[in-house]
Amino acid sequence: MSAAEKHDVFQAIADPTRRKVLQLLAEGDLPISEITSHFSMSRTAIAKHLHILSEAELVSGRKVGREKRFRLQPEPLAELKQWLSFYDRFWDNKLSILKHVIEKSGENGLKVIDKEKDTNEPS
Amino acid sequence: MSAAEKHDVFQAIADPTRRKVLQLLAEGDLPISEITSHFSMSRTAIAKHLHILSEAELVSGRKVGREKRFRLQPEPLAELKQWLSFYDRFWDNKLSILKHVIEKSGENGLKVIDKEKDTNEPS
DNA sequence: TTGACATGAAACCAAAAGGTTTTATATAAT
DNA sequence: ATTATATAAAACCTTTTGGTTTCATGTCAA
Repeated sequence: MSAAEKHDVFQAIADPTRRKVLQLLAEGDLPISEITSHFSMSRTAIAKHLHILSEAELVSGRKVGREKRFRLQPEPLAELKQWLSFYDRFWDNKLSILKHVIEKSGENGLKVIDKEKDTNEPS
Repeated sequence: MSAAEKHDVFQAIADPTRRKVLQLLAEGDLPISEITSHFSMSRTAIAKHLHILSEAELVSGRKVGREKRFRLQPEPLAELKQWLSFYDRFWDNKLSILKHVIEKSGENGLKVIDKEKDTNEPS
């Protein structure tokens, strides 16, 4: 892991596993082991991802009994949103945006229709 | 660099150098050497960053004479925007957003006021 | 009190990231 | 024709990333 420097939001969301963790926590607080059960990697690996997310302040964990429950903290995404807004004026038309959104959705086969069984990233 | 897998938008913008390159190109098309002049690293390093940005389709380069001019292609940011929009509903109030935006601006000393001399990221 | 559970922490590892230097090639200018 | 410019590509290096395994610790339950 990184020596002294804390991870920022941009780095934190760069990893697909971490994005999926965020998505999981969006549905409610969860302890590490339960988060881990949604992945095919070790609990230790997930714990490290949570640490990185925690450095970026995208999640917070509080100890509750013998488990540590993590909670989504979306506020730092504001920085990302602001960064993005700078580039808004470089779209000459709305169609090019829509085009890319649709193309990316297509790669997932538009699976987001069934929300109950959806384990993918937020569309 | 990565072997076969192409870099996606999330990875592409994770690096601060690449974000600064995007910002530069927002002001207009530039050849590699001119982009390089804004950094304290080798032209080769910048070329690699441009390659990653190119994989993410955030920039495109066309050869013109002996130079290769790069252009900003903001469309893939739509995916990021869409991803972000999923988390909109997790802010219970607008103040928490504003708080974080202000705090992050503060870290740069609110330098974005003078737009001409601004060499920082789009705040 | 004795396990079982949930986590923490350390040591280790392979691969990727982010740089460098060197060498080669195409184009422009004199 | 020669030289300077702009890039490309390869080899190499160090640090970071993303994972593992192992061992230690705290807490709940029987």
